[in-house]
Amino acid sequence: MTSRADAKDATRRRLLEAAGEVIREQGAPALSLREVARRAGIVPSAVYRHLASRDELITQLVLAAYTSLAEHLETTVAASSPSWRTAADALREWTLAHVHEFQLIYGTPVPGYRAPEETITAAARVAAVFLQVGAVSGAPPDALAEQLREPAAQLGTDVTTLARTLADLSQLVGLLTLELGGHFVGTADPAQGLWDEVVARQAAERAPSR
Amino acid sequence: MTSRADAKDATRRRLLEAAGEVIREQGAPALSLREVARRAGIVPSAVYRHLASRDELITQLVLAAYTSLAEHLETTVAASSPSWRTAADALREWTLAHVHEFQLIYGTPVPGYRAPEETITAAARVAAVFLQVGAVSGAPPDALAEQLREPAAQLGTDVTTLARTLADLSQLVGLLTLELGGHFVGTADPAQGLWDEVVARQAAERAPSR
DNA sequence: CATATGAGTGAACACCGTTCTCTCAACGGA
DNA sequence: TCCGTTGAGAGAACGGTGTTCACTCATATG
Repeated sequence: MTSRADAKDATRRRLLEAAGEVIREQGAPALSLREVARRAGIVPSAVYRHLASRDELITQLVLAAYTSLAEHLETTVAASSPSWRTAADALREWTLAHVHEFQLIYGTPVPGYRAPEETITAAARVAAVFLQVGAVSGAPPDALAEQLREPAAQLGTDVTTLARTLADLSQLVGLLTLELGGHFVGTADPAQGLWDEVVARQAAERAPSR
Repeated sequence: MTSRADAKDATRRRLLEAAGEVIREQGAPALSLREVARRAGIVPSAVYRHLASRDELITQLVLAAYTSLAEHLETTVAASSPSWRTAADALREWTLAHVHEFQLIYGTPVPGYRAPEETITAAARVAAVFLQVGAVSGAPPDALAEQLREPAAQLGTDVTTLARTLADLSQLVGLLTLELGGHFVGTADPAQGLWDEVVARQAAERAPSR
């Protein structure tokens, strides 16, 4: 028995799938609500029966991108050794295969768009993978340690590992951002070699967990 | 004697200034050619007497942003000690004061926009500052060294310094990108403490040039 | 069976980038 | 000095966008 509610859910799903296609093909800024409606076989105004606005559509896609990345990291790490190198390379692999989704997450926020609460928890799932594969010793400066004490406890790690993980993850995201943005053209493009060198240095500072 | 050519140049300058204002206030994605025309006291179609398209307008703004950043770095480094820390902190200072311009350079490329040749040379000027303040010793892996040999020679530096500078700069850009994107909310936001720790570590690996 | 609900429609609004034709003031040459 | 050329700007129009609103009408429910 297909109820009306089921039909509505199906349409909503079709909308999100169509939007996902557009993003994958052309990137987020080119995403048009009317184009999505067209692909879903619906008139533009009908989209508003399922989504409050274009912003909510984008929010859903951001969440989907986070989930996709987190799952890729989790399964890759689970399938091989839980090392920093494995996680880092999985990040690069996913990014190169999902350029537009990477930029949707880590690139410039869309015009009027402001990330809602939900996306923060989704982002935490990505960070969690890296936190688990790379404990590090030593101690950050007092001010930073103070700031990170509570977050570290909440994430089940220590301030040193948290600080280093955030720092190293920033470097990985920065490398990918600059590579995708064409900033290495003329120097380290393609950036695989630079990536490998950076990841090797990051891994060397961690306990060999394999 | 104000010739017609002078008047044209003045109008073009007014257009670019208006566009700069919009970017500063609302960011690049919100930049509308019609709004720029309005602020310049001109009808939209007249803009095309001065610019080929919205893309060229954006290209001009990208170049202006690179120039602004490069000049800030150069004057700051020249005014105080030419150390890595000075350059890095100048980068952060400029970024926090010019958020939208930073994202224009390092964020997601605008929809159909593709960076032309000119921007690459403008970007090199920024990198040059960092290359000059932080020589580093050691040697990168063979493959990377091979790839960077020619670019390094062209930039008047060695492969080791180039590799490390690109890697460290990526980390700085990554930190700023994540901070501006709200990715540190709940952990290291505001990110000044994390920034200081990262820069200190980067500086420690360089020859004390002060 | 009557009624209320709500997914989908189509027209409209104000915005966008871009193209076209037109005007008309300023310029250079005769 | 006149006169033809040039080119900056105007204005209308095209097809695109996000969003709102009154409407239909099949479905689910009392």
